[in-house]
Amino acid sequence: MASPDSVFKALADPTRREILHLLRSGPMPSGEIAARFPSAWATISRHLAVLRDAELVTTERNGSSIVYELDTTVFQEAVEHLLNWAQPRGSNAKRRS
Amino acid sequence: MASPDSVFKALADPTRREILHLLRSGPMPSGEIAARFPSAWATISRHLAVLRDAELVTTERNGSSIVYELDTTVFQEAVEHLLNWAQPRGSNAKRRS
DNA sequence: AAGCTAATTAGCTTATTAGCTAATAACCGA
DNA sequence: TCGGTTATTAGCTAATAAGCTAATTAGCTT
Repeated sequence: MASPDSVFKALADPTRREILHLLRSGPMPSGEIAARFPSAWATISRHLAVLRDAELVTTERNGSSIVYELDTTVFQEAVEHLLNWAQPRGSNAKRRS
Repeated sequence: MASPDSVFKALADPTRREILHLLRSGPMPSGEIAARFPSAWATISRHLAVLRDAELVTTERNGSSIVYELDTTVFQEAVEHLLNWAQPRGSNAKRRS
């Protein structure tokens, strides 16, 4: 599993958060993602590598293109863990109904 | 309200996450927090300023010391928002019972 | 294999940030 | 108000990371 550090670091950059946001609509090849951003393709490619390293996205080769997909499993696990982790000890913070 | 960017940036540093973790046990003055870490007091003080800027902690002066307290309200709001935000569109991801 | 497209990696520059020490500010007690 | 304690801010250095262009890798087509 990816380290918490890599996940938080990955989320710290606004461009990477936008990429994740974009991928909500479904899997998308690298080039198509890059086309939606003002930055150079190489720059986006590196952002994608960071997201992949943090296991926030998965990749799959499809012919000549490489398709990126949002991995919400890891993402949600991280968030759940985070929620629990931040709970002040002995506090009875209200629980979601 | 603090920008999402400032919150994620604040969480990206492991020392700052440790500080938040430490504050789960209750409010604590700056000096006492600094004493628990190998870094210089000034360094911790700056980390605290970042956390304060992101509104992840609140401060209150108590005589000669300044007491830091975890602000879980903002924290949880951010996480809730994040959870919702990451949901793939049209997916019906399982809901917590 | 040659040529084309898709994508990543390498190498560089610039900006940000964590760390330090020293200086400054705020408060308290004698 | 002087000295001591508590904390932050200033100024610097070193490391990290984002951005670019150019080079490289991988796959497809003819």
